[in-house]
Amino acid sequence: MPIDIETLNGPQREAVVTTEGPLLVLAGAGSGKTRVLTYRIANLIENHGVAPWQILAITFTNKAAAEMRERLGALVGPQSRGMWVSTFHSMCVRILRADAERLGFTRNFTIYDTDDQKRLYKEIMAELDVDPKRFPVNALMNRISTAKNELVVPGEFEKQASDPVGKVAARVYTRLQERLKAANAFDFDDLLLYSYLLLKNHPEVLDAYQDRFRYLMVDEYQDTNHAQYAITGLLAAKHQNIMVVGDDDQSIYSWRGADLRNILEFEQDYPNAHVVKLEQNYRSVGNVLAAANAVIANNQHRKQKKLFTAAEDGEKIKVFMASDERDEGRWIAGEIEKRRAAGLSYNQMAVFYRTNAQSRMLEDMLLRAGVPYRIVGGTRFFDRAEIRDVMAYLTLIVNPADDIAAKRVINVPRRGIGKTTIERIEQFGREMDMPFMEAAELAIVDPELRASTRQSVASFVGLVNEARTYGGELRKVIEMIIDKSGLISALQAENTDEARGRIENIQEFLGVVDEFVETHDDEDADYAAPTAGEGAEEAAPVRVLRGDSLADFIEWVRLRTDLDTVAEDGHAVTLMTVHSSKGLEFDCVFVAGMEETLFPHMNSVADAAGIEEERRLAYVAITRARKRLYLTCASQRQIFGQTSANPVSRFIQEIPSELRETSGVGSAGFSGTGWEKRGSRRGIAGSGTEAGEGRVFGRSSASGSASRSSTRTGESYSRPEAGKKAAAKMTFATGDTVDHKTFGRGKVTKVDGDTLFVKFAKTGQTKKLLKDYAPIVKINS
DNA sequence: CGTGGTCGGATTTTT
DNA sequence: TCCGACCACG
Repeated sequence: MPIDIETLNGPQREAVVTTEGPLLVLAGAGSGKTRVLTYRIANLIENHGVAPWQILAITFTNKAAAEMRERLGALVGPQSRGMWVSTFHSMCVRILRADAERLGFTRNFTIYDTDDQKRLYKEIMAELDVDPKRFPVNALMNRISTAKNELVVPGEFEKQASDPVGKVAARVYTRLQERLKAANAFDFDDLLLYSYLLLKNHPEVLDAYQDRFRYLMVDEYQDTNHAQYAITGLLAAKHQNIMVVGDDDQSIYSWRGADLRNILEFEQDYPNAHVVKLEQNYRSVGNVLAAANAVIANNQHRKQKKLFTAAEDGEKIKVFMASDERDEGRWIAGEIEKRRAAGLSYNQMAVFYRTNAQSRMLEDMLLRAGVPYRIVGGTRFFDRAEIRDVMAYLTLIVNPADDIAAKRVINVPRRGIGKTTIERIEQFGREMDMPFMEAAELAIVDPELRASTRQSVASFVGLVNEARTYGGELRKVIEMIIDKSGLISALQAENTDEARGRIENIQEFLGVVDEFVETHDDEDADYAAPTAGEGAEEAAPVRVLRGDSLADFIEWVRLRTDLDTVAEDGHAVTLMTVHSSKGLEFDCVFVAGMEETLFPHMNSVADAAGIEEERRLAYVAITRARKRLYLTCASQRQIFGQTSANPVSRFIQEIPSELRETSGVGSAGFSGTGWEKRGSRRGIAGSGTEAGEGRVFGRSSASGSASRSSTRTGESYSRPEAGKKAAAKMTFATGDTVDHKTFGRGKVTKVDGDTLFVKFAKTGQTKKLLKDYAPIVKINS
């Protein structure tokens, strides 16, 4: 299928035909950047004689890569196969596999994810006698991860570290890298760091890649961290044919090291860069786009741009003020059913939230209303304990040096190998400077250990060694390993529902194996890395991801997320965090929890940069909607078991009031919470509207929508709400019975203005409570 | 060595 | 509230 660039708009076309030299494409949300990207590649191949293998296209998610590959397949046919279209991380794995030896690793290296990493950190901290109370693991991990993303190696890090945490982190970092190397493992950050070092320190390797990849394309450039920036910089240095696509307004991962400067300063990095702005939005209706523009306009640090659309205005943005999170969920369920009744299918609707914790209630309410839904994110399939156990066995078989994997499963299922034995083996390992598995082999003849223990260790070691000799069909091999490990039989013996669930998960895992085998036939094996020293083109290809290799399977799983599995499967509403929603679009979008302290999140409001990122997050959420956008908030909600009341999110206020339509409890429910001052602070923007909106609608719309969704919820909805909500305005008298969220039932013994003295039945204690703040409900009986 | 209890902590998470 | 990490006991 020849490409027809006439179907593109002006700037899109300009980006496609600008094939030489550095090119920055600032692509607003929904402006057709993937189309530009794929067309540009097709143009290079079809009209400029560029060979597919000379093109490198980098994305951030596997899903985006797969999508692009698919679109390219449709555009240029089978020749798209030879092209590297991959994520940064999988590209780095390929690069490292090809030349691992140069860095002192072997090709069988494993990739440590955050969980493995954490275990390793804890071990190191114990080893170095670092107090986890004073220096929390997470703090050290963050610190070191940041360093790696900034390409700061341990030696340098040590020099820079001046504060106490930094000094400790320096020691841990140094040891961490030693341990990782000994385990023949890279963590996610290392994949980037070592790839950079490889390219930087081995000119002949860099040369080979530079010669091979004449054209580079990087998607989501606003999310690149310094390491990624440096890698692309090196790769593009020779030919300068680098195209980066991004949107500074959609940068939402700065907390993971993404550096907005990469995109903001591209023109300084490449002074002759060509810049194209894609500002026409093809996704959303006018009102949605106007709302998005209005919100993001409040950010100071951004490239000026304004999206426009040819689409009609569409519906106003619906704002619903719920009395609490239950009410919110119920209302959303009701609206979903309304849209459904109007002919929209469930999979065209999505509910977003800022934090995963919010999903519980939403799920609950959708469930009650009988709305089918699907959750994206949360606990990932591959993070389940039983799956990780299986993975650890597989990993250990491929990479015997992987101590973390070994220690994870040496006593899983229970073999009677306990802490003392493991420590003993570790001790050996340290003394003899050998991997844990080798030390375990020695322990088999250690007279210090009990005979039964030695027997257990022997069977474990035997099991792993034997598994190493298995060959044949991948699925059979893995089945065999799982069977011999005894994981399933141990679970069967438990005979609980939970264990049965775990067995099911393991079976599902075997389905994943099949999926891998099916999608990675030999044809995929030609995504090879060029080998330095030989002519890049005729170099012996390094095999990548073959369907029959255990090592390849492990790598594939490691670099995979559940997000990749977000298929359009089934008719279900999608629930996910705002972060996960990036890159997706739905006809109808709900954003729940639009309150201060939640969205924007309280941990981000301290500094301007934090707020700006939250705002970009809001912008991302809004721009996912094609036709309808719903923003909901609750006048009070349970957070960590505590009831709290917060004002409406500033991001709602930032949407011009004529674009929105409010219903729900409104100002009534949002007053008396100690936040009234918000009203005046809001000032110009829309303080007048708020009060009016609230009063007009009252509680009516909540009941209206809830009752139509299902009879089961219809019954229960109003009572608890009325009670809780009333608490803020209710008057109490001595002798009243109240129900407190944490203390339970109690009797009011005394009333002093707004202060209540309540004697609780459970504890027998009398507490002083402020009637407008305490999470209490009066029991009328 | 395994288990049950208590205590503390708790955004977001493309890989 | 809920989950997990850690410690004390059987």
